[in-house]
Amino acid sequence: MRNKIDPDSIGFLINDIARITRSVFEREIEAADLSVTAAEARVLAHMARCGAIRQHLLAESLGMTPMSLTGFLDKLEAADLVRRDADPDDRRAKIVTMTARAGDILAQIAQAGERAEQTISQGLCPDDWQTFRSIALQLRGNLSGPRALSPKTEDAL
Amino acid sequence: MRNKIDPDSIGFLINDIARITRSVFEREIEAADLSVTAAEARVLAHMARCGAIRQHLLAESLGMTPMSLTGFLDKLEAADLVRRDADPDDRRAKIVTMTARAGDILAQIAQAGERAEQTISQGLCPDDWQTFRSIALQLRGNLSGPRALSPKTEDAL
DNA sequence: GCATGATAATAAGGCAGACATACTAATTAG
DNA sequence: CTAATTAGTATGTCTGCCTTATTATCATGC
Repeated sequence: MRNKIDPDSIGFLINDIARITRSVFEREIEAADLSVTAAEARVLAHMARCGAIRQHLLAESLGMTPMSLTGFLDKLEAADLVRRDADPDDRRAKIVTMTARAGDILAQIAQAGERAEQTISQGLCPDDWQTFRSIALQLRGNLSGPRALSPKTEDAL
Repeated sequence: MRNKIDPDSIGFLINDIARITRSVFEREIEAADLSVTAAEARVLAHMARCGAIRQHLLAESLGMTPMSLTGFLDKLEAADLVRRDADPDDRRAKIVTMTARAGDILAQIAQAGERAEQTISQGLCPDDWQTFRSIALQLRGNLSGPRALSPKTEDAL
């Protein structure tokens, strides 16, 4: 048969791995009985790195639209993990910071993450695992840096 | 110490890459004006590999529930890319096959996939890219084999 | 034969993640 | 002072995937 498309092509591959990885993560996070989802945890992780920051900048750093971030922040704020304060320099803007409670959760998330990582990497030799990580890091750098989302096809709309 | 979690940990990393990759793919598929989504394309890809097959086996091969597959097949069938025939050996079961039209689409998907892959891999040296692919392949093999996520399903492909 | 339980597909409904559009309010440019 | 731009958000849609029934159908045990 003419097998013109390959389920092992990189797109499917990455997607499959991401799907499985995420479910492993979510299982760990759920097991740890944290009140956040993996995506919310990701927001927290970036906030930990960026410190106090305006929402639209955080959204950019996360690679999502401001509106998507709004939803996550709503939940995080409701869980008292995040605070939105008015920016004194711009009354339109808000500055988000983590609360004290977030530190705790963050640590637990990190632990859950480590467990998940162990699950995922088992069966791969450590060298390969490290190689994979470092190339993945490089890859993401390429992709998220120069707005690789619109390569040559310009916005036709 | 506040920075207890690392946005560069493998979970976030894979997720980020998958998100970006998917959007590159979807852009290509949309640009090619194909009437399928990436997930539907994935179903087609597996069908191309498996040939005529019962739905629940296909679902298993895809790592999704039969119900999830039903939705995709509904759309693919509506687009006349897939046919559901009664299994003569079991009147409960249906056997899905691709239609002639699917071959066409499949080829176009493959092309879109290649373009996407080029976009994604540019900026990475070919050696690294190959390494990344092969480790990813191995990784997925590990993950989908012993099924670290679903309770008991031990499927083989 | 017929009750019983398993199995194949589906209906119905839910949930999370992501997006676009349109709106309000505030800022900045002219 | 007006006009354009920007920050955040309400609303609604879409995709992907799940869970829990429901309806046939099969496959047994008796």
